[in-house]
Amino acid sequence: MKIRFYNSLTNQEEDFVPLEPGKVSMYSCGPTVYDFAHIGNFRSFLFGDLLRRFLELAGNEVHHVMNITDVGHMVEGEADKMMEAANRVKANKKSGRVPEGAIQDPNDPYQIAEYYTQAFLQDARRLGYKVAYEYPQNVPRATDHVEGVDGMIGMIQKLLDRGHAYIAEDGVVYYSVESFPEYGQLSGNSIEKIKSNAGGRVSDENQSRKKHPGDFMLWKPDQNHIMKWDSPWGVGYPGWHIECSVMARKLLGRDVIDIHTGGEDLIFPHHECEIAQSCGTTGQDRFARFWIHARFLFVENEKMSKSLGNFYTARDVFEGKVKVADDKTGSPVEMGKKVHPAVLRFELIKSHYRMNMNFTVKGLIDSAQTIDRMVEFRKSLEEKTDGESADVDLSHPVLDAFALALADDLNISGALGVMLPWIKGDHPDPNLSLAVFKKMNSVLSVAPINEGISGAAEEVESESEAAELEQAQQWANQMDAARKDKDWPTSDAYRDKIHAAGFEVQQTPEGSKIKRRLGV
RNA sequence: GGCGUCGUAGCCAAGUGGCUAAGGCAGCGGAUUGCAAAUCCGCCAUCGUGGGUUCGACUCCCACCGACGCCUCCA
Repeated sequence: MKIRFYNSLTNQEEDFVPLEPGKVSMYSCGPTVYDFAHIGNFRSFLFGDLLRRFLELAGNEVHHVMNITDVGHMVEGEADKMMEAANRVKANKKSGRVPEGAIQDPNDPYQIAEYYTQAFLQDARRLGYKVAYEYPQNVPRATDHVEGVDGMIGMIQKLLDRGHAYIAEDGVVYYSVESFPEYGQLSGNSIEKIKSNAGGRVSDENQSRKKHPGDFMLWKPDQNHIMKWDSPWGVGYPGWHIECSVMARKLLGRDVIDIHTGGEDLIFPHHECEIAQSCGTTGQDRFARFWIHARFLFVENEKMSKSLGNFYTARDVFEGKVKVADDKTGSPVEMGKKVHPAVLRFELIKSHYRMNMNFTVKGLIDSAQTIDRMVEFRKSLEEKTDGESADVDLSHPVLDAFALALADDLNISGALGVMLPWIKGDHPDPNLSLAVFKKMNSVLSVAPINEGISGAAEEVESESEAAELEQAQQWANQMDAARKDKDWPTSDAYRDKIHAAGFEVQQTPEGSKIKRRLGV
């Protein structure tokens, strides 16, 4: 199968063939753990997951690594991220958003990072993000890779030795972009253009110490920083970009990796700097052979931002905190209905990664509908087959068409255009159909959400959820009794109750059946 | 200003130099139903604008309009 991806490095689609046949090395930029991850983060992460799962479907063994950025980096004119988080945690503890006792000491950045790391992993796992199940071996934390010759300090030293870095008069270690003529290739910049400092966000005072305005920090000596390590250049902390160069090389075990993913905003400066550092260290002309970037997510056609009130974390969505216009007043109110993780996952992966996706309540409703259909389909096949599926490979025409669509720059719409009508069609051989469905679901991972993840816990209903189900089923039984007596008003009353409790009721020859709504 | 991505029905969205422009949602009509839900059947677009190339373009080229991103916080 010919696989093609759009490579940001060359701005064109290219044939993808891993360096080592059948084995793909892939690195994704992960979250900075100073707050709960939002749906925009997950759009980018889940795109990486989809990519990885597709490559696996295509017969590759994928070594996927994603970092956790738990170092607070100073931003000029702004508070350090971890400091910011500390202040927020203190406020949130009062409001109950961060549970009492979750973080003993909000002034300890390691505790804050740990808390948000665990929260992230939990969200990611609920969303079927495969690499999150491989923590910690494939999900390294930046703070674990600062020291040592194969750590950030080692790489910075190597860059100094090789003449790609220098120590400025204020003791800060900078990367010298002029030592790396390819700097700017990824983002379409050139060292000349960067010199003009078009963005104008960096103060003159800071610029004056650098040899070139584009030079970026590798190590900053700072005794007062909230997180600090000893180094040959004094006690301080590393620059933001160096961690990815180090961890990609260290964990993937190679100087040139196949794929590097991230959000489009990371192209410049983050990924540009990673390339400069990695190539500067290894002497190779490439760091990642393919750079694949996901576009931004919008919410109801607007950029997601806290000030617009449309900023949602994954858990906000799970908990039904997405806002909808109130029927009467038109002002935004929380929709109040829980959203199943599979629905959110599907919503975030169902549009092409290189298109801006627009997150909407209507989209969630659509997704819930689609997932529901898939779940029902699978259930009916499993009932017919006792869960026994046949063996199937990509030579099956439906799977072939499905995979072929994805092989074309991850054309998910095309793939769904194969899958959904197929589900609707006839299935004379349920064992075979089940096998086909499972293969498709190993990529989509929505019905159920943990397809192909060994050791992933089955979704367990909590006690209160089980009680709700029990209650709803009792109403359904009473509904049946009323229907038997043709007592329609009573029957309808029970149906309303069932709906209000978040369930669907279906009339079947064996009586009314209860099904939990997926949400929305 | 520079570098990119994109513009297909009410919404999401695939695709092709020429047969009927996928698929999903919503909507409409029908079957079914006590009424609904679910299900099933059917209906529902000429592809941002203006030029050009061509026997023929929505698909190729040019211009314009519009949306969005990046140009040292950001997935």
